[in-house]
Amino acid sequence: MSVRVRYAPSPTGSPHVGNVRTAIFNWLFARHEGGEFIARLEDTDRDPARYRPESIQDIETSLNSLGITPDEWWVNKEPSGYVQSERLPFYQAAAQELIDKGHAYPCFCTTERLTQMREEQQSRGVPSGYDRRCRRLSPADRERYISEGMQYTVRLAVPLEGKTTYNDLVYGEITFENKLIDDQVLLKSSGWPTYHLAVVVDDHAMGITHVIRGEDWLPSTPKQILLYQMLGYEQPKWIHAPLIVGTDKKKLGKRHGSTKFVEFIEQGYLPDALFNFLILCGWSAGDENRELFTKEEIVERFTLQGISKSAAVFDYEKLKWMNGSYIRSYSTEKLVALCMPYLVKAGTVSEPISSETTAYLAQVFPLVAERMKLLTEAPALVEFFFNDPTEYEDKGKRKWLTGEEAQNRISKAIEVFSNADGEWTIENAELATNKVVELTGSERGPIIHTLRTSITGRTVGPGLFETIAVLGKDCVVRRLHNALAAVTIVENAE
RNA sequence: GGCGCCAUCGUCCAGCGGUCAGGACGGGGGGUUCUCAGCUCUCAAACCGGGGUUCGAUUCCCCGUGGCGCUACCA
Repeated sequence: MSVRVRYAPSPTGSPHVGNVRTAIFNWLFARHEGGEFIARLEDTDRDPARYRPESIQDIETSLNSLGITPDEWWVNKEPSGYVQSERLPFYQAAAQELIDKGHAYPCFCTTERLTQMREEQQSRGVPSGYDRRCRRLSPADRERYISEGMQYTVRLAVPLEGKTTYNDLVYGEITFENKLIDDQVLLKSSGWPTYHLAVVVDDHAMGITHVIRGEDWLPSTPKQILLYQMLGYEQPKWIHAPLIVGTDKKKLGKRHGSTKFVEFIEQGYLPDALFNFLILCGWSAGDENRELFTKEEIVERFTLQGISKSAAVFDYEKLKWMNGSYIRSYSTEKLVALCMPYLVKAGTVSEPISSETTAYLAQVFPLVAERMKLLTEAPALVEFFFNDPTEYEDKGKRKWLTGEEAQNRISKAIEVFSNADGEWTIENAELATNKVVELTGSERGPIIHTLRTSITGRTVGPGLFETIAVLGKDCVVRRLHNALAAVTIVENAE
């Protein structure tokens, strides 16, 4: 049978990277096995404090931008098959079936009683869980309560004896004592299902063969296995993947900084880099000792055996390095296109983008690409290629734009560059600079630094000759004049 | 508290009874050079503790310790 896996996000917020990593694992497994990747919206929690319908957009964006668009989901199919809120009758039917078979029972306990019971159990230090009072109700009482219109939930009648064992394809054989499993609520008093019921009904309905999810779901797996057995469904294979945690080793959350996938995109991270980085959190290609992979290479190598068991600390530094690595691997054309929104937003260029600007950008970007780690850094990096410096970096001004020596260097440079004939190339820029070195009798280093500060306003940046070549003669001469005017003469240099 | 899972450099991973315990990020140092970055070379850095099993344990088993997860009419 062909592999069918799913990603089942809940619209309670924008997906965070741990969640997305699991989606990627599912996608990868489907692709590697030639199966289908499905997404299903688990929107059975209607508590206004948690329900965030607007996060559905982020779910779709995250999946699409990573290039792991599901083969089947509410976007390209009828929502009724892929959105749980449209499938209520199925869960209710399953709950009724369980009641009929004696595997579930109505529970009339109030929230107040439940809360009180839990608090008491905790204060006494005994295991918490439902005391199964309603499970012992006589059929007559049940009938009466229901006919009186009392609100009730439906609970799973967990076997009081025996064990539930399953073989996790990552964690191995895991056993739970049935008597320690809580009589889980399956149907809320509102008639909506809880996760446990809905996930089982739908995974079965959709023919899911492998459940790949975060390790935080591992302890609830026996409840679902029980449901599969009671409903007479064939169980899927279970695969739990290690959590992604913060530096404090705790499950990734708001306090760890950016954790939402879309936030990383906004900050200038590339989907390709994120994809590559994320699969390395909890998976490895084995003894290949490599970490930069194309998506195709990963699909080829992805196996469940490569999934590790221990939680992975999310290393922002390494992600940043990897992002820079991807940026450097991109063609100039691609990189310019990727950076364009940021340049427009910063006002570096304005729309519509002229073909001159595009051509200019194509010359500029090779010079700054290797210094870029985030796309958001582009505007600052290319700033001086578009605008004459209005001020000079403090350190540069003090060191290179101060005193008669500086004045002399810049004057000579103006002379040399404005009289330059022949082609305006990198080679000729260097030759011209050498000429200034000769004329001033200074050393080459200081001349270069003086010129860089004069022309770019900064002490760090791309190679000077390349910069001069791209900027063009008029621009360079103009900036040199400006710099000359900005040189400060001090009587007693400190 | 109960139940479950996990445990190799600071971090991510490799290792699947015998290795100088390997790679990457980060850190240190060198080279390239006009700065920064990049590239490149190089150094430091780890098998949680205790018992077993075995000729031999980082590796297999048990216990301890530690960390994490779950313990809702949330997923």
